[in-house]
Amino acid sequence: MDRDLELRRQVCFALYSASRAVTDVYRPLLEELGLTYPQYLALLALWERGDAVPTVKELGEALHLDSGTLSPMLKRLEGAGLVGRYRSDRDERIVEVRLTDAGRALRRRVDDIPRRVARATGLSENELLALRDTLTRVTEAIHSTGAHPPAQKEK
Amino acid sequence: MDRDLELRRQVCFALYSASRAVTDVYRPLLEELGLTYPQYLALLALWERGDAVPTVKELGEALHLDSGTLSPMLKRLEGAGLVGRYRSDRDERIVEVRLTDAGRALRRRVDDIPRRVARATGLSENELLALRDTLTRVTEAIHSTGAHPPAQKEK
DNA sequence: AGCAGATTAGTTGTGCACAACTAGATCGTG
DNA sequence: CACGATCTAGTTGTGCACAACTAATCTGCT
Repeated sequence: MDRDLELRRQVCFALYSASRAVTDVYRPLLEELGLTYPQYLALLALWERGDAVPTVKELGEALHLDSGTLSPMLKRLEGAGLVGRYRSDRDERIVEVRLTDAGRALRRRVDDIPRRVARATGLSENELLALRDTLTRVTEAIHSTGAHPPAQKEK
Repeated sequence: MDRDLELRRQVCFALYSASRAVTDVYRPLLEELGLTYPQYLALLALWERGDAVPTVKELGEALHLDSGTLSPMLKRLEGAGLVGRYRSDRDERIVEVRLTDAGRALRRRVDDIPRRVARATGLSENELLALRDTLTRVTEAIHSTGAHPPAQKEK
């Protein structure tokens, strides 16, 4: 009785499994570049900003991550020579994250990765877009219902 | 140029974000029961087996996790009094994982959790089912293409 | 000016995930 | 039977995520 709790019926388990499976596809591709998957996402956020220089906080908002996760990760990217971190002159609480030349150059080497991962999912282009949009709606629905995100807490 | 790398266009980032957002919905609900989200998934796998007693390996296959993750997690569940672990008599390599009475009893307290999480996603029943099936296909496509899973490696 | 409260980044501690490895048990084949 | 290969669970080390906290800075208000 109560078949509602079967593992294979759970959307949450499908989501958890698929997320890890997709990361498994990225892992060997990124390993050649010395990157982990979250580091790759952070670089995507930096690359798409062009010359704009985000703060740790802005990066956290883009990635839905807090400083407890980002600070050590950015230190590792700094250690790898891909980014630099600089205290702002205007406001010394703020740290700006800048790509180094090596960090910018790395972008060329990831060009075909999204395509290769998309192929591995077995989904068509349209299915991928529909999936992405559904997932984005879910994330936004949860974040908007006063959930928790790395933003406001209770006052 | 090369807008293909924009963060918000990536299916992988949508998946990563949605997975963490859904976990955020579970967290406060499970915290009342003293469970983490992966522990909850492990209990789902145990509950649905009824009287059958899975081994660590079988549990790992159900959850797509290896012993490096499961062994410490099962120890914590054992510490919480929810499961017991027993070396098999027939084959001393094997460890069987059995629910305790407390572990079985906990099932009643999670009954309404899936429904509450489903509501938070903002998706209709049909959308949820379609999403689950798409994600399951993705996971299976990746695992079947000789990926990596906690199963065979290269020979 | 002065100070309470807010803001930003960082630190600490816990718990996954995963790779690489170890220890011990079992199996298969000669 | 011997023994190398295989199998199972566990251990170690790295890197996220996240809660809870700290330190330093800034802001608004009086």
